[in-house]
This record gives sequence, structure tokens and C-alpha cells, in this order.
Amino acid sequence: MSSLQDVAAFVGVSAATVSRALNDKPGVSTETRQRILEAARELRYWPNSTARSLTTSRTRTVLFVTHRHKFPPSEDPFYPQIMRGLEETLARDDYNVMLVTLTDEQLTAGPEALPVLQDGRADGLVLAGPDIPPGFVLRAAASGLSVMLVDNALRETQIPAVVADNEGGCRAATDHLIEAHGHRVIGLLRGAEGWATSEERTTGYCSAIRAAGLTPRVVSVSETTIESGFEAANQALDAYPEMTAAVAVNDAMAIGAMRAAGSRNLRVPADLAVVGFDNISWAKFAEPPLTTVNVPTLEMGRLAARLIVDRIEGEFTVASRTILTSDLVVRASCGCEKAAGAPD
Amino acid sequence: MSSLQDVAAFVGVSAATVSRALNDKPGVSTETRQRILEAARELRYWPNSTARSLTTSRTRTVLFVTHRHKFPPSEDPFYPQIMRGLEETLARDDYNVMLVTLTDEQLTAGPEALPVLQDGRADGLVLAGPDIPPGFVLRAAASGLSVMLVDNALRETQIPAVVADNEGGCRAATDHLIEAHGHRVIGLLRGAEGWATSEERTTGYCSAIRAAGLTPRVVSVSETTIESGFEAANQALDAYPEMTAAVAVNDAMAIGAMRAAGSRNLRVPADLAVVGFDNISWAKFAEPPLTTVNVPTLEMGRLAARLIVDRIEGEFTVASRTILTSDLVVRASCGCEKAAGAPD
DNA sequence: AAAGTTGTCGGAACCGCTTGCGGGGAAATT
DNA sequence: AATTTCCCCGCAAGCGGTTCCGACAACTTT
Repeated sequence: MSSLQDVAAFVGVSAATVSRALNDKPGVSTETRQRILEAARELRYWPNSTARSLTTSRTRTVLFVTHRHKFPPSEDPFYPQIMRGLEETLARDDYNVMLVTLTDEQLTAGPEALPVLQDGRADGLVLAGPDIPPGFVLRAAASGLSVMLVDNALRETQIPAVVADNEGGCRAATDHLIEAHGHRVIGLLRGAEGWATSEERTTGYCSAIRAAGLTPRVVSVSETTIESGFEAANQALDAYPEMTAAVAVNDAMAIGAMRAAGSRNLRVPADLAVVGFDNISWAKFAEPPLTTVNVPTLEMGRLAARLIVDRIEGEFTVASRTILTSDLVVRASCGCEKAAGAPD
Repeated sequence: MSSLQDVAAFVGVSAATVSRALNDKPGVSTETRQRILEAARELRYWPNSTARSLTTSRTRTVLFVTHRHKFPPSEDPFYPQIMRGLEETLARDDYNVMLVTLTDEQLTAGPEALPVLQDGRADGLVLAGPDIPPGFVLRAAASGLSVMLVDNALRETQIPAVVADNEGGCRAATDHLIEAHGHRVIGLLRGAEGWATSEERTTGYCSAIRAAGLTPRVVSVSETTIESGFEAANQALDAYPEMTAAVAVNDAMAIGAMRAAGSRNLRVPADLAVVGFDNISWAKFAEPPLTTVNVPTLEMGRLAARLIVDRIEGEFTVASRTILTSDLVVRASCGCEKAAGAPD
């Protein structure tokens, strides 16, 4: 309600002095600074962020941009979790985060057509998820905003990115099936080619398989839903009857695979061990609880927050690709014993 | 990049005229208006939202405020879904939404201590969830911002709210157990007293039970998690051995109840029918798939968006409490036949 | 032909804050 | 005592828009 002028009048100094005092700038005696601080508190003064932004041309706002279908509904809270980590950390530095979900048309039309990206409302963009087209990313970065990628990466560019260790995680999962449980015929259930995440996870699987001297057995389907996991598992079981374990590129497919096993009267994990990826929130409530690879979504958001603030404030301009480790979460679906009836 | 002045200079008119032309205000000839629009497009002009906000004292921004633990992680994407509905609809009116998650300390300290609520950054607040203290709500509303409640309500105030039909939904669920399946001894598993949502759902349960001439059998535990559902179900089964069905006030408790049944070698739904509430995203993946009451989170967000924009723009100042219907989603856990093995 | 209308546009103030520059007083130097 | 230095502080411009008010020209009216 009250403005800088009000505080200045109250104390009997100029607005300039008040501004300097409240912003910890030199040129104000400790005594008047004290009086100003008291007056500001008494008058319940808060600097108007709009006016401040107008002069500083900084809004202390970053946009969390994602595909509309990737933010709920009908999804696991994967991106919301990232956003939460982002918000939590940004708040410490007095930054705010806006949610912007974009449709396919908007993503193909590009950042120039989106007022929210053009009108100086934000200092930076966190582009989350692999469905932001590369062209969109590049043109956004060219427009002067600080840009970061999360759960996505553009190689051979100057765009910093935070990603999970898809390759390492899937290698660890596959290794676990081989070493802890002695499986020799292990299938991989994956989604369509071209999706970077699927590719990396496939690479991890293959490297573990080859390192053990086994043969990769990969089934690709077009999507990565429960339904496609059901379908992929059936294809794999038909193609490789001796298969005793399956690695799915995400938890939804893994759950579909467990359903497929059930429909063939195969028991999980006795007849078919299953591991997933992502550690979505209901993985531990699956029947049996799903062994999977955890993706540290909160940490991804937190890290993205630090990195983009550094970028905005010009502290680090060098690009970086940060890979966060993805740990295997062992539950019953891979054969490791765990009481399935009681809650954990 | 280019400013109003640039466009004005380009066309050879004053900034005032450009402003009028671009804002569809009278006082500009159709011919110059045309030239201005062309120039703006050519120069890729976008009005600087900060400058505009400074004069209009409108930011076209609303804050989605929720308890930090209610936004993921470790939760169903209930609030993210609401936020998505909000964002989707606000975007149509060129409004933006910021995420603000607050800790317990911040909630008890009140809105006055939060710069983001005081510095003119936002036009309105959407306060989501029952854990925003009434005092916080009232003081926020008193501070001049437009305030709305979602999934929460404050009776006998002027604060508009959007809530789900907790009472009707729970009545419908209970009725279904009675009428479609003939259950006569039905327990209610509920959380701590005082939580409005639990109370309303309890009321719905009781009214259905009484209308059928049966006796309510209520078990209260302190929380509403899977673990407490497990505990509550065990208590209920001990207290009412003849119980054949249980209504849980949310899906987490319902899943816990199914676990408890399993641990006693009771089959769901044959020995114990279970229904939940909320239709969280993994309810349909439970074993067996959980019958539950859907809460239209997306619609709640969308409606909240319309209502708060109306409030901000001063079109409706009369308070309202909007109750969205919650429909029963019938799945296998209540005894209605449904293939449990295949994906749906 | 003089007066009154109407439509189109520019000047200028203003929103609330930041910051470069210069003024003035007290302290330090000569 | 005169000059320099340094520290505080105020003045004023400017950030990029919006909007009130008045000017001016062209066109009606009497």
C-alpha cells in the first residue's frame, strides 16, 4: 500500500536515500539507514515489484514450460515434482516460477508467437521434457532469455541441461537381474525410436547385456503406456519363450508387462522378473511392488533452479550438462524378497 | 525488443496514438490504425508487460498457493491437476499463474510476511487445500487481493470457493454398496476429526446408512495414509466381524484397507468390498481396481480460473460456493465384475 | 461568413522505483 | 585559515507504457 515516497516523507529524506538504504547500497549513514528500516517496517512497506522490474529490467521470475499433456492429468506427478523442486529453491533467492503449458501447435509455432515469452515478464525459461522441439529451444535461447533444459538435452549446443542418468540406471537394473538373480534371457520393452530417453535406456541395457556375454532381446512398440507394455511383453514372451526377466523403459510399461504375465498365468517374479524405470509414485503399490530406477525429480528441479539463477545473474555462462545419478530401487517384482501384503 | 516509441517513430505518430490503436480504443482513424498494426507486426513489437502493469496496476497474474507438502512429491497429482486446469483456462484470458508453496511456518505467520503477496506481483490468489489456515485466508482477502478457495471453504464469509461434493459422493458410494450389492454392515474408515473434507464425507456416509435403516460403524484414525487405512481396517474388522464392506474417506486409506484384508486372507471384494474417494491416478491400477468417487480436479481448476478472473475484473463481487458433482467410478473392488488382469 | 461540432492526434503527467551526478557540510590535510 | 578529501544525501532523468486534456483541422449548421 505505502510507497517508497511515503517512507521517505515519513523519515524526512529523499526517495533515493530510502532506496539505497533498503537495497544495502553504500552512501547512507548507519543512523539514517536504521531510521529508514524502522519506518519501512512500521509503514508495512514492500517495494513494488513491478516498478522495480521496470527500472532493473529484471522480473525475478522464471517460466516452467512443459507440454500440456506432460503436466497432469493422466500422468504421474513427474513434472510437478520437478516444478516443486524448482519453486522451493527459487523461493530462497526470491525468485518466482510461473507455469506455462503449451499445446503442440504452440510448440511448433515457436516462442516468437507467445506473448508470455516476449513481453519481458520473465528472466528465464526452464524447458522441461523431451517434447519441446529443438527449434523451439534454440529460438527461445536466441531471444535473449536465459534458457535451461530439464529432462531433455540438446547436444552440441550451448544450452545447459539437467538430466537423469538414463543409461547408467538401466545398466544397473539389467546388471541386477543378471548378477543378483542369474537371469540369462532378459528382454527389453521399449517405446518408439527417436525418443532420446528411450534410446539412452536402451543403450544402458545393451551395454550390461553385452558385458555379461548375453544377447540383447529388444521389443519396440510405438508408445510407453501400460497398454503398450502389455503388448510388448506379449510379443517378447512369444518371441523368446525362454525369457525369464524383462526390463521396461518406464514403469507404466513395466506394469503392463506384469499384467501380461498375469494373463498368461505366469507369476511375477517367479516366472518372469520385471523391472521398470522412473519410480513413479504408485510403483511401490503395484502387485507385486515394482523394482525400478529412481529418477531424482526433486533434485532435478532444485539444481535447475540454481543453474538458471546463476545464468540470469551472469555468474556462469558456460554451458553444462548435468547428469544426476538414478539409483535402483529394489522391490519384489525382480525376485528380491519383500513382504508384499503389508504397507511399507 | 522494440518499444512503443519505436513503433510510433516508425509510423510517424505519437506514442499515445500507438497505444490507443493497439488497445482498440477510440480516437484513431482506421487508416492510421492499420498502419500502426502493420508496423507493430513488422517490428515484432510486444507491449512490455511490466510497464503496462505499472500504469494499470494489474499484472494479469494469479498465484496458486498451496501447502508445500500438498504439491508433490509423495502425493497424487491432485493439486497439480487443479493447477493445470487453472493455467489452461487462465491462459485463454492472457493471465498467468505462479506456483507458491508455503511451509507451516509461513502459513501460520500469515500473508503479511510474504513479499510475493504484498509487492503487487499478482492480482489474485487461489488458495488450494484445507491446510490453509482460516486466519491466513481472511487476512489475505483483507489485503486487497482477489481471493478464491479451492478444495476448501470458509463458511459464513465472503470468500468464494470451489469444492467437490464430498457429501453427495460419499452418499452415492455408500448407496451403491447397499443397493447394488446388498451389504448391510458397512464400515467407514476416516481420518482425524476437524478436517472438513473428512467430516463432509462422513456425513454423506451416515445419511446413506440411516436412509437404509442401517447403523453407522465409524472408525477414526489420526491420518489418511495407506498405513492408517491398514490400521483402521484392522480395527474395523476386529470391532465388526460381520462387516462385509468398507467405505474409506480417500483412496490411500482404501488401498491400505485392501492390504489389511489381504493380510487376513480376506478376498476383495468377495469377503470385503472396498470403495475409496478421490479417484487418484493409480486407483485403477490397484489390485483389484478400486471403486472410488471421482473428484473433477481439472474442472475445479478451470472453474476457479473463471471465477477469479471475474473477481479481478470486478464483474462478480458476490460470493459463491460452487459444489462440483463427484461421480462414482465403479471398478472391481466393490464387487462389480470387471476383468482385473487386462489393462483398461 | 461566423460560430459550433466532431473526429484525430500530440503533449505531458504519471505509475514507483533505481541510479548517475553534483552539491554541501564536516573532517582531514597543508 | 584556506584547501582538499570524503561521506551523505538530494535532484532529476529514465524505465515503457496509459490516459487526461487541449489543439487543430475539417465539416455542419445558422
